[in-house]
Amino acid sequence: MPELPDVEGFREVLARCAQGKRITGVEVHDAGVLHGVGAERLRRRLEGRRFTEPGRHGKWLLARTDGPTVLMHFGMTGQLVCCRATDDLQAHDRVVFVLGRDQLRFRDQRKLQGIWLAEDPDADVARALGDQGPDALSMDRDGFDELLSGRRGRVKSVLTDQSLIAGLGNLLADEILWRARLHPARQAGELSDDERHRLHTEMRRTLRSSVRAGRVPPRRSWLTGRRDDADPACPRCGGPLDRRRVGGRGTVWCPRCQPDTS
DNA sequence: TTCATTGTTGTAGC
DNA sequence: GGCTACAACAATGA
Repeated sequence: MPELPDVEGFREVLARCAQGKRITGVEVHDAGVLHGVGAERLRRRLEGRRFTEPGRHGKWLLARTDGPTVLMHFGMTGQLVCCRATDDLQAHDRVVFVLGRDQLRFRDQRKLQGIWLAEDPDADVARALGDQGPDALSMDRDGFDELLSGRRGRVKSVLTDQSLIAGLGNLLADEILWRARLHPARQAGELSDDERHRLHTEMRRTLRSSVRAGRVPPRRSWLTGRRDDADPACPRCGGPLDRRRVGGRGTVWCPRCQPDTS
């Protein structure tokens, strides 16, 4: 499920596969992923353009061209893949950007999000991303303190609220809280200076490792590597992990390492 | 058939 | 109005 590290990986795929290349065709195999733009207009606006350096904000990918910018959000199951024109079309290849012999494919099983066209690469992008908080990778300690202080909501809800901080999803939030030894239902504003500092440090560490791996790595030494086990055990203390809904989301934590002090 | 999955959106309530 | 919590929705598989 694409979170910041996955989308950063897709950005690299685009940079490697498509940057500098001319768009010779746009094949829309399922217009259901298009938002606010039809297949015909998407094609007309993009054909003949070249992809330039791609950007990312939170979970959004900015596929820039020397004309409009294509905004992509991958929902739960989306991905961006680099193919040869001769590669078989997959069942869930919804939109194909043809670049001569190469192709950039927006592949998505469940069409929960999709593709937007920002005709004006400044104003339209700013409008589309206007409700997004700062990118999680750019959040420094002061900004993080400000984010959490005075908030009554649960710390997990704050971490996954894209309008407050952009890029963290369910898996990352659980992983970061586990590493920082903080219970996900703690009130954000009641964390001590030390706890906030730990959370910020672990957020950066977890993000860095995950970006390197292209995803939140499901290693056995990470919480993520255990959460699908039948009787998951904490990689750190070996105790049984707890699993319950927090803020409406499936949440996994270690009751021993992450005591609920609220 | 129902539930669970995730991120987003709309809304109710404080 | 700002903030918080929660239900609903998208599509699909178990």
